[in-house]
Amino acid sequence: MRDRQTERREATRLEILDAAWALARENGLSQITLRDVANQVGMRAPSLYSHFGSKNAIYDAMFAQAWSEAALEMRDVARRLPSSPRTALKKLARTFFDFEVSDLARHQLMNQRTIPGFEPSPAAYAPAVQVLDDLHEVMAGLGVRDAADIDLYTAIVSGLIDAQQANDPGGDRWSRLLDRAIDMFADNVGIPESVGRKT
Amino acid sequence: MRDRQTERREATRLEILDAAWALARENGLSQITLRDVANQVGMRAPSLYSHFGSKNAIYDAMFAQAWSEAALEMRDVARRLPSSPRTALKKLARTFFDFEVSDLARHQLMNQRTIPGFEPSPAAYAPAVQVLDDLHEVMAGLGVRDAADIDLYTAIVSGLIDAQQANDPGGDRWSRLLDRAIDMFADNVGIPESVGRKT
DNA sequence: GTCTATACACCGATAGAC
DNA sequence: GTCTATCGGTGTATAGAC
Repeated sequence: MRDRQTERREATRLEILDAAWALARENGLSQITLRDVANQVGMRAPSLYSHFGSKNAIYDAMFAQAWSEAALEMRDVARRLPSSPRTALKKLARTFFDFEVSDLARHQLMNQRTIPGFEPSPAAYAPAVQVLDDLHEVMAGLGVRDAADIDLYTAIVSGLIDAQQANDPGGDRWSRLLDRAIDMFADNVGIPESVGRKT
Repeated sequence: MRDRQTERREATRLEILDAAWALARENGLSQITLRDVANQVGMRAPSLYSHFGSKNAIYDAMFAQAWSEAALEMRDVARRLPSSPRTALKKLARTFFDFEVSDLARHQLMNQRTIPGFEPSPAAYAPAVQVLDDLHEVMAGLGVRDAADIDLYTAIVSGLIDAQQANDPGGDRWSRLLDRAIDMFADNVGIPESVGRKT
């Protein structure tokens, strides 16, 4: 039987998180204050402590949300990858790249330590590990099995993401280099070319 | 004639900055408080305002210091580069990589936006631009003249730096991949191999 | 010119009444 | 659960001592 009490509580939690996301996108991730969040959901600041143990606990839940979203999106793409390994590598990279670049606040929370005292809890970190585990599995299917190769792949992709966000937000100066970078990587690990010749 | 007044003032400024660096390395970049910094140099917090207009002005001066150091070190290396372009590329990348990885607090200040309200001033940003301008010049001498190529190069190197700092601080999991990544890049832009064959 | 004492507004967090 | 009241701590402005 449904537990209306629990449902209501969960709804309030989500309402608080939505308010926090909205404020993060508007004023910056670290500029969120408990008073602002509470005000946005019609509460006083101390009332938030009935739902989250601390401000960092709110960041923690947001962190888990963000990586869970990413896990869903990456799995969805992984299920319908193009047959060419090289094109598949590009599709994977492009999906993650666009996901990260489309939300600056979310990207900062997921990948940078921009909040002074915040360290994600093991529970919140789990979906991030999930994304990486999935990547290893998919990459193995594409012929990339060495862990060092995947370390290189992730460093390249996130290097381009960080450069794009930091130096040309809203533009495409590094976004344009992504396919070329993946070709470069594919050449290095010996993945055969898909169709035609590389430039 | 020497201006003892100005000399004393400059010495005090450097003393304050040294204290700030020490506290940043000890407790984290964003954890330094004006009261702690002041205490370390034998002052009260408000006295710092005789030397810096705000806390962010201290970060600003530290930012300029860090990138000036980097500019010096990179120029020093650039003056005595190995003759092989490929080896020279590796030497440049390795120098910057080691410089960044050797000081976490400095790396955060230079390359990440880990301080909430802080944005470097144009004056403090100048040495960072200098480093990039120098890189363009050196790279041109090595046969890399396309700006997009250099964008790719910097994204790869800083991607590896960030991964090393974030996921394996003190280790070498991504450090080991640097030479390989540069070879991969050199292959892509058509720089001939130095000696022997790539693996 | 430097430094101090004081004060202010804001923050995250806690205690206790209802 | 939510409130009011309040705490210790922060960056910072200002008045004034030396």
